[in-house]
Amino acid sequence: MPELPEVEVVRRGVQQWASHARVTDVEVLDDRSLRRHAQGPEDFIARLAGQRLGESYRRGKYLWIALDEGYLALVIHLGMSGQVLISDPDIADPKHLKIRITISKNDRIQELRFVDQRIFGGLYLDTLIPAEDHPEQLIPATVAHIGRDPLDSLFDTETVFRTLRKKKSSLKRALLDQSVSSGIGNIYADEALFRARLHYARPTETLTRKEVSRVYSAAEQVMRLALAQGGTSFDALYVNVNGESGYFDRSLNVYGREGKPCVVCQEDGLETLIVRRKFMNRSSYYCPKCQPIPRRARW
DNA sequence: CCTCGCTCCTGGTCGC
DNA sequence: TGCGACCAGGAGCGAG
Repeated sequence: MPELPEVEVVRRGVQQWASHARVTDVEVLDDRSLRRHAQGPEDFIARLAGQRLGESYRRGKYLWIALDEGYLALVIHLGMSGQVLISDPDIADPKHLKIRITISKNDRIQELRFVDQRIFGGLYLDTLIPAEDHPEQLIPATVAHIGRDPLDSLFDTETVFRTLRKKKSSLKRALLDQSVSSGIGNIYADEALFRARLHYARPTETLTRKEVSRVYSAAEQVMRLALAQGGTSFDALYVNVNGESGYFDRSLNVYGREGKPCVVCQEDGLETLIVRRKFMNRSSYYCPKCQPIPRRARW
Protein backbone atom coordinates (compact mmCIF):
# COMPACT_ATOMS: atom_id res chain seq x y z
CA MET A 1 0.00 0.00 0.00
CA PRO A 2 1.42 3.38 -0.91
CA GLU A 3 2.67 5.31 2.10
CA LEU A 4 3.96 8.87 2.11
CA PRO A 5 7.44 8.00 0.73
CA GLU A 6 5.87 6.26 -2.27
CA VAL A 7 3.61 9.23 -2.90
CA GLU A 8 6.69 11.47 -2.86
CA VAL A 9 8.37 9.17 -5.37
CA VAL A 10 5.28 9.41 -7.55
CA ARG A 11 5.25 13.20 -7.18
CA ARG A 12 8.84 13.42 -8.40
CA GLY A 13 8.02 11.21 -11.35
CA VAL A 14 4.94 13.25 -12.21
CA GLN A 15 6.97 16.45 -11.90
CA GLN A 16 9.55 15.09 -14.33
CA TRP A 17 7.20 13.57 -16.89
CA ALA A 18 3.91 15.46 -16.74
CA SER A 19 4.62 18.94 -15.46
CA HIS A 20 4.54 21.55 -18.24
CA ALA A 21 2.87 19.10 -20.59
CA ARG A 22 -0.36 19.82 -22.46
CA VAL A 23 -3.37 17.59 -21.87
CA THR A 24 -4.56 16.43 -25.27
CA ASP A 25 -7.14 13.84 -24.22
CA VAL A 26 -8.89 12.51 -21.13
CA GLU A 27 -10.65 9.17 -20.83
CA VAL A 28 -12.53 8.03 -17.74
CA LEU A 29 -12.92 4.24 -17.81
CA ASP A 30 -14.48 3.96 -14.36
CA ASP A 31 -16.56 6.80 -12.87
CA ARG A 32 -15.88 5.55 -9.35
CA SER A 33 -12.26 6.69 -9.64
CA LEU A 34 -13.45 10.30 -9.93
CA ARG A 35 -13.48 10.77 -6.19
CA ARG A 36 -15.28 13.83 -4.94
CA HIS A 37 -15.73 15.17 -8.44
CA ALA A 38 -19.43 15.79 -7.95
CA GLN A 39 -20.04 17.30 -11.40
CA GLY A 40 -19.31 13.98 -13.05
CA PRO A 41 -16.97 12.68 -15.75
CA GLU A 42 -18.17 15.00 -18.54
CA ASP A 43 -17.24 18.05 -16.49
CA PHE A 44 -13.89 16.51 -15.47
CA ILE A 45 -13.00 15.78 -19.08
CA ALA A 46 -14.18 19.14 -20.40
CA ARG A 47 -12.25 21.15 -17.85
CA LEU A 48 -9.02 19.15 -18.01
CA ALA A 49 -8.70 18.62 -21.75
CA GLY A 50 -6.52 21.24 -23.43
CA GLN A 51 -5.04 22.48 -20.15
CA ARG A 52 -1.35 22.95 -19.60
CA LEU A 53 -0.06 21.25 -16.45
CA GLY A 54 2.11 23.15 -13.96
CA GLU A 55 4.15 22.08 -10.95
CA SER A 56 3.47 19.00 -8.80
CA TYR A 57 2.93 19.25 -5.06
CA ARG A 58 2.20 16.97 -2.12
CA ARG A 59 0.87 17.17 1.40
CA GLY A 60 0.66 13.92 3.30
CA LYS A 61 -0.62 11.40 0.79
CA TYR A 62 -2.41 13.96 -1.34
CA LEU A 63 -0.66 14.80 -4.59
CA TRP A 64 -1.73 17.54 -6.97
CA ILE A 65 -0.67 19.09 -10.26
CA ALA A 66 -1.47 22.79 -10.53
CA LEU A 67 -3.01 23.82 -13.81
CA ASP A 68 -1.59 26.90 -15.53
CA GLU A 69 -5.02 28.50 -15.68
CA GLY A 70 -7.78 29.29 -13.24
CA TYR A 71 -6.34 28.42 -9.81
CA LEU A 72 -7.25 24.81 -10.40
CA ALA A 73 -5.41 21.60 -9.59
CA LEU A 74 -5.69 17.98 -10.62
CA VAL A 75 -5.71 16.18 -7.25
CA ILE A 76 -4.57 12.55 -7.00
CA HIS A 77 -4.96 10.24 -4.03
CA LEU A 78 -3.62 6.70 -4.39
CA GLY A 79 -5.72 5.23 -1.57
CA MET A 80 -4.89 1.60 -0.88
CA SER A 81 -3.86 0.36 -4.27
CA GLY A 82 -3.57 3.32 -6.65
CA GLN A 83 -0.73 3.60 -9.13
CA VAL A 84 0.33 6.31 -11.54
CA LEU A 85 2.04 5.08 -14.68
CA ILE A 86 3.63 7.16 -17.43
CA SER A 87 3.41 5.03 -20.54
CA ASP A 88 3.89 5.23 -24.28
CA PRO A 89 0.46 4.95 -25.93
CA ASP A 90 1.39 1.73 -27.75
CA ILE A 91 1.91 -0.13 -24.48
CA ALA A 92 -1.14 -2.28 -23.72
CA ASP A 93 -3.54 -1.08 -21.04
CA PRO A 94 -2.81 -2.59 -17.63
CA LYS A 95 -5.45 -4.39 -15.60
CA HIS A 96 -7.60 -2.04 -13.49
CA LEU A 97 -6.85 1.00 -15.66
CA LYS A 98 -9.35 3.64 -14.48
CA ILE A 99 -8.35 6.97 -16.03
CA ARG A 100 -6.16 7.82 -19.00
CA ILE A 101 -4.79 11.35 -19.46
CA THR A 102 -2.92 11.77 -22.73
CA ILE A 103 -0.23 14.43 -22.52
CA SER A 104 2.10 16.10 -24.98
CA LYS A 105 5.47 17.46 -23.91
CA ASN A 106 8.25 18.49 -26.28
CA ASP A 107 6.29 16.84 -29.12
CA ARG A 108 6.29 13.51 -27.31
CA ILE A 109 2.91 11.91 -26.66
CA GLN A 110 2.57 9.89 -23.48
CA GLU A 111 -0.19 8.74 -21.18
CA LEU A 112 -0.58 9.37 -17.48
CA ARG A 113 -2.47 6.25 -16.42
CA PHE A 114 -4.27 5.94 -13.13
CA VAL A 115 -4.59 2.30 -12.16
CA ASP A 116 -6.48 1.22 -9.03
CA GLN A 117 -7.65 -2.20 -7.99
CA ARG A 118 -9.55 -1.42 -4.78
CA ILE A 119 -10.84 2.05 -5.75
CA PHE A 120 -10.00 3.69 -2.44
CA GLY A 121 -8.07 6.29 -4.40
CA GLY A 122 -9.13 8.64 -7.14
CA LEU A 123 -8.72 11.88 -9.07
CA TYR A 124 -10.63 15.16 -9.10
CA LEU A 125 -10.32 18.82 -9.99
CA ASP A 126 -10.30 21.32 -7.16
CA THR A 127 -9.85 25.05 -6.55
CA LEU A 128 -6.53 26.25 -5.12
CA ILE A 129 -6.72 28.48 -2.05
CA PRO A 130 -4.01 30.06 0.16
CA ALA A 131 -2.74 27.86 3.00
CA GLU A 132 -3.97 29.29 6.30
CA ASP A 133 -0.60 29.27 8.08
CA HIS A 134 1.39 30.32 5.04
CA PRO A 135 -0.76 32.27 2.51
CA GLU A 136 1.94 32.33 -0.17
CA GLN A 137 1.38 28.59 -0.57
CA LEU A 138 -1.63 27.44 -2.54
CA ILE A 139 -3.44 24.24 -1.61
CA PRO A 140 -6.55 22.47 -2.95
CA ALA A 141 -9.59 23.49 -0.88
CA THR A 142 -10.36 19.85 -0.04
CA VAL A 143 -6.83 19.32 1.30
CA ALA A 144 -6.62 22.50 3.38
CA HIS A 145 -7.89 20.84 6.56
CA ILE A 146 -5.05 18.31 6.47
CA GLY A 147 -2.12 19.02 8.78
CA ARG A 148 1.43 19.38 7.49
CA ASP A 149 3.37 16.12 7.26
CA PRO A 150 6.66 15.37 9.07
CA LEU A 151 8.66 15.84 5.84
CA ASP A 152 7.28 19.37 5.33
CA SER A 153 9.83 22.08 6.15
CA LEU A 154 7.01 24.03 7.83
CA PHE A 155 6.00 21.09 10.04
CA ASP A 156 5.96 22.38 13.62
CA THR A 157 6.30 19.96 16.54
CA GLU A 158 5.28 22.60 19.06
CA THR A 159 1.94 23.12 17.30
CA VAL A 160 1.36 19.36 17.31
CA PHE A 161 2.30 19.15 21.00
CA ARG A 162 -0.26 21.82 21.94
CA THR A 163 -2.92 20.10 19.87
CA LEU A 164 -2.27 16.74 21.54
CA ARG A 165 -2.37 18.22 25.05
CA LYS A 166 -5.86 19.55 24.31
CA LYS A 167 -7.07 16.24 22.90
CA LYS A 168 -8.72 13.43 24.80
CA SER A 169 -7.56 10.58 22.64
CA SER A 170 -4.90 7.92 22.34
CA LEU A 171 -1.49 8.44 20.79
CA LYS A 172 -1.93 6.12 17.81
CA ARG A 173 -5.33 7.56 17.01
CA ALA A 174 -3.73 11.01 16.99
CA LEU A 175 -0.86 9.83 14.77
CA LEU A 176 -3.42 8.60 12.26
CA ASP A 177 -5.56 11.75 12.55
CA GLN A 178 -4.80 13.63 9.34
CA SER A 179 -5.93 16.94 10.78
CA VAL A 180 -3.15 16.79 13.40
CA SER A 181 -0.41 15.78 10.99
CA SER A 182 -0.69 14.02 7.68
CA GLY A 183 0.94 11.16 5.88
CA ILE A 184 1.27 8.69 8.76
CA GLY A 185 -0.60 5.47 8.05
CA ASN A 186 -0.92 2.28 10.06
CA ILE A 187 2.57 0.99 9.20
CA TYR A 188 4.52 4.14 10.02
CA ALA A 189 2.43 4.80 13.12
CA ASP A 190 3.59 1.46 14.54
CA GLU A 191 7.19 2.04 13.44
CA ALA A 192 7.28 5.56 14.93
CA LEU A 193 5.79 4.33 18.23
CA PHE A 194 8.34 1.52 18.41
CA ARG A 195 11.29 3.82 17.77
CA ALA A 196 9.97 6.33 20.32
CA ARG A 197 9.33 3.51 22.83
CA LEU A 198 5.75 4.63 23.35
CA HIS A 199 2.57 2.58 23.53
CA TYR A 200 -0.36 3.26 21.19
CA ALA A 201 -2.88 3.53 24.04
CA ARG A 202 -1.04 6.39 25.73
CA PRO A 203 -3.52 9.23 26.49
CA THR A 204 -2.53 12.25 24.40
CA GLU A 205 -3.03 14.81 27.16
CA THR A 206 -0.36 13.13 29.34
CA LEU A 207 2.38 13.32 26.71
CA THR A 208 5.42 15.49 27.42
CA ARG A 209 6.94 17.82 24.85
CA LYS A 210 9.94 15.49 24.70
CA GLU A 211 7.81 12.41 23.97
CA VAL A 212 5.87 14.17 21.23
CA SER A 213 9.12 15.32 19.69
CA ARG A 214 10.48 11.77 19.90
CA VAL A 215 7.56 10.09 18.16
CA TYR A 216 7.27 12.63 15.32
CA SER A 217 11.05 12.68 14.78
CA ALA A 218 10.88 8.90 14.58
CA ALA A 219 8.11 9.14 11.99
CA GLU A 220 10.19 11.59 9.98
CA GLN A 221 13.29 9.40 10.21
CA VAL A 222 11.63 6.20 9.13
CA MET A 223 9.94 7.93 6.21
CA ARG A 224 13.19 9.58 5.08
CA LEU A 225 14.89 6.21 5.25
CA ALA A 226 12.14 4.71 3.12
CA LEU A 227 12.40 7.56 0.63
CA ALA A 228 16.15 7.10 0.35
CA GLN A 229 15.52 3.48 -0.56
CA GLY A 230 12.95 4.32 -3.20
CA GLY A 231 9.75 3.82 -1.31
CA THR A 232 8.35 1.33 1.16
CA SER A 233 6.28 -1.46 -0.14
CA PHE A 234 5.79 -5.15 0.22
CA ASP A 235 2.59 -5.09 -1.75
CA ALA A 236 3.04 -5.96 -5.40
CA LEU A 237 0.13 -3.66 -6.15
CA TYR A 238 2.32 -0.65 -5.64
CA VAL A 239 4.14 0.53 -8.70
CA ASN A 240 5.86 3.88 -9.00
CA VAL A 241 5.37 6.42 -11.72
CA ASN A 242 7.52 4.55 -14.20
CA GLY A 243 6.01 1.19 -13.48
CA GLU A 244 8.69 -0.15 -11.18
CA SER A 245 7.93 -1.79 -7.84
CA GLY A 246 9.57 -0.48 -4.71
CA TYR A 247 10.65 -2.71 -1.84
CA PHE A 248 11.66 -1.73 1.65
CA ASP A 249 10.14 -4.25 4.08
CA ARG A 250 13.49 -5.20 5.62
CA SER A 251 13.64 -1.81 7.29
CA LEU A 252 10.42 -2.32 9.22
CA ASN A 253 11.20 -3.17 12.83
CA VAL A 254 7.78 -4.11 14.18
CA TYR A 255 5.05 -3.93 11.57
CA GLY A 256 4.11 -7.42 10.37
CA ARG A 257 6.59 -9.07 12.78
CA GLU A 258 4.19 -10.81 15.16
CA GLY A 259 5.92 -13.59 17.11
CA LYS A 260 9.39 -12.52 15.93
CA PRO A 261 12.04 -11.24 18.34
CA CYS A 262 12.26 -7.51 19.06
CA VAL A 263 15.46 -6.25 17.40
CA VAL A 264 16.22 -3.82 20.25
CA CYS A 265 15.78 -6.41 23.00
CA GLN A 266 17.85 -8.86 21.00
CA GLU A 267 20.84 -6.50 21.16
CA ASP A 268 20.52 -6.55 24.95
CA GLY A 269 20.52 -10.33 24.91
CA LEU A 270 16.79 -10.60 25.64
CA GLU A 271 14.23 -12.45 23.57
CA THR A 272 11.01 -10.47 23.65
CA LEU A 273 8.47 -11.37 20.99
CA ILE A 274 6.53 -8.76 19.02
CA VAL A 275 2.82 -8.79 19.83
CA ARG A 276 -0.13 -8.04 17.55
CA ARG A 277 -3.31 -6.52 18.96
CA LYS A 278 -6.53 -5.26 17.45
CA PHE A 279 -6.81 -1.51 17.93
CA MET A 280 -9.23 0.80 16.11
CA ASN A 281 -10.21 -2.22 14.02
CA ARG A 282 -6.66 -2.39 12.69
CA SER A 283 -3.64 -4.52 13.52
CA SER A 284 -1.11 -2.92 15.85
CA TYR A 285 2.32 -4.38 16.43
CA TYR A 286 4.49 -3.53 19.42
CA CYS A 287 7.18 -4.80 21.76
CA PRO A 288 5.75 -5.41 25.27
CA LYS A 289 9.09 -4.61 26.89
CA CYS A 290 10.12 -1.51 24.89
CA GLN A 291 6.57 -0.17 24.79
CA PRO A 292 4.91 -1.05 28.09
CA ILE A 293 1.19 -0.44 28.42
CA PRO A 294 0.70 2.91 30.17
CA ARG A 295 -0.84 2.94 33.63
CA ARG A 296 -3.84 4.88 32.46
CA ALA A 297 -4.25 3.54 28.96
CA ARG A 298 -6.99 4.78 26.66
CA TRP A 299 -8.29 2.12 24.32
C1' DC B 1 -17.21 21.07 18.91
C1' DC B 2 -15.10 16.55 19.76
C1' DT B 3 -14.52 11.62 19.54
C1' DC B 4 -15.12 7.37 17.44
C1' DG B 5 -17.05 3.62 14.70
C1' DC B 6 -18.76 2.51 10.20
C1' DT B 7 -18.12 2.34 5.39
C1' DC B 8 -16.36 2.18 0.72
C1' DC B 9 -13.76 -1.90 -2.47
C1' DT B 10 -11.29 -6.07 -4.44
C1' DG B 11 -8.49 -10.04 -4.38
C1' DG B 12 -5.86 -13.20 -1.74
C1' DT B 13 -5.98 -16.71 1.84
C1' DC B 14 -7.85 -20.02 4.98
C1' DG B 15 -10.91 -23.57 6.88
C1' DC B 16 -14.33 -26.95 6.06
C1' DT C 1 -12.49 -28.23 -5.68
C1' DG C 2 -15.89 -24.89 -4.18
C1' DC C 3 -17.53 -21.65 -1.32
C1' DG C 4 -18.12 -18.47 2.27
C1' DA C 5 -15.79 -15.81 5.88
C1' DC C 6 -12.29 -12.90 6.81
C1' DC C 7 -8.42 -9.62 6.15
C1' DA C 8 -5.84 -5.46 4.37
C1' DG C 9 -6.70 -0.12 5.21
C1' DG C 10 -7.15 6.00 4.05
C1' DA C 11 -10.14 9.06 5.23
C1' DG C 12 -14.91 11.01 4.83
C1' DC C 13 -19.05 11.01 7.22
C1' DG C 14 -22.49 11.06 10.69
C1' DA C 15 -24.08 9.50 15.35
C1' DG C 16 -23.87 10.58 20.05
